[in-house]
Amino acid sequence: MGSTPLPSTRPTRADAARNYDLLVSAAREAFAEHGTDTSLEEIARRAGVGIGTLYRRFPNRTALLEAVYVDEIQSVCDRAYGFAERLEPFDALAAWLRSFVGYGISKKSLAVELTAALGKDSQFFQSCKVNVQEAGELLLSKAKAAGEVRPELELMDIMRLVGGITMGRDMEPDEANRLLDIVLCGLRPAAP
Amino acid sequence: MGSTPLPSTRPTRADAARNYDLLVSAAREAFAEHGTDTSLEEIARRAGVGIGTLYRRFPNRTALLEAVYVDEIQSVCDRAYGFAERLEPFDALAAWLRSFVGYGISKKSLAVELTAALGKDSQFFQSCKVNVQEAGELLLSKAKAAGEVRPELELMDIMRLVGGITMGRDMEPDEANRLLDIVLCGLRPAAP
DNA sequence: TGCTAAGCGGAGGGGGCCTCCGTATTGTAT
DNA sequence: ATACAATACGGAGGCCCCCTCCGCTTAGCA
Repeated sequence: MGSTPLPSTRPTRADAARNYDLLVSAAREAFAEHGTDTSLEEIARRAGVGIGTLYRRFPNRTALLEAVYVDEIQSVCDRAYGFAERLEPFDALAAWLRSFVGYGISKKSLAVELTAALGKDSQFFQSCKVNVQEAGELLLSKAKAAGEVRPELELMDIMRLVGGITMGRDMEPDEANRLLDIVLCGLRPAAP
Repeated sequence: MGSTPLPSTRPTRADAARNYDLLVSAAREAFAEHGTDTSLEEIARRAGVGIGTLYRRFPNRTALLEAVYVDEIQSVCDRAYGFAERLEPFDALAAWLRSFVGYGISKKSLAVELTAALGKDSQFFQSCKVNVQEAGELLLSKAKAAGEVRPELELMDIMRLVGGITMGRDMEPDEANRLLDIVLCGLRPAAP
């Protein structure tokens, strides 16, 4: 009905961009210190920004998590390719899963959100899943080709299982590694 | 200082006992319908009881969980002995773990609380842990003796891993069973 | 029937989630 | 330099939850 006022989308306002960064930084710190269930009001307070501003930018906690962790999740995926180059097939897969577990522990409850999200349909998590899948599938298929992983296993099952490891709270790193070792044994083909 | 008025502890009053039962029933239903994070006020409402009454009886959510699930947890433990009698060592262990997973799925988030509690120090959960440990250890040691499980594995690690399976939300039963199969393979000794 | 320990229930303080809208700021057009 | 939208800000307020505290009620003994 009304005339489309300006077809060209205006660039983000300077103050908006500044506050966005402040919020993501504050959230990153707060999540690291107190876990991902820090109250959003606390985060707004830390960022020196009104709660309204936070909610305008990030409609819910998940949106904020996405912004905070997008880089790190990407880096987890990227690591897969390094392992694929430098290590033998099974070792590469094992190393990647181990780094996945280690990451999950250090970031506390992120792994919970993440693993739960492997079956969700948020925009972001979808594309995240694609990345993880691509990286993991590379490692898995190599390991299968080398005859070191049973061919019928599905990547997503493995990921879910590994993700579950970090979900029990307060997992010690060596504890988690023991659990992962059991899983890794479970991947190998039965003796002929 | 004052005279101990009545050394004999009076029996619980009838209304108190009645309300206790009402609360546990209401909680059981509510937990089944909406998961264990149903608000306690909602539960009191369902029970037709004041919130104060709930809190006097159950100082926190965990206490209520305990009351609701004590029977069922016991029955999970008991099942172990049945399996031990009727099945071959490894199959008995597998069956028990499978029933554990199945139980966890049906009761939604109870498994989360439970598995987390395997490393906690609440009175109740301690004794629960003892029961689980006793039952599980029986099955595990038989399976080890039969040479079907690697001897260095610890029950608690296995339980934690299996518990993790149900933690990802919305796990389909057959999905969960696939994950459990991986774990079960991981228990077996490597080929000689 | 009377009395008191035991039990009841809900108001209220603290806090988190999220929305809404009056006010302030930015950047562009004149 | 100035005016004026478009954009963004921020916090009050509604709603819900957790949990505590204490004046009122009731069961059950004597």
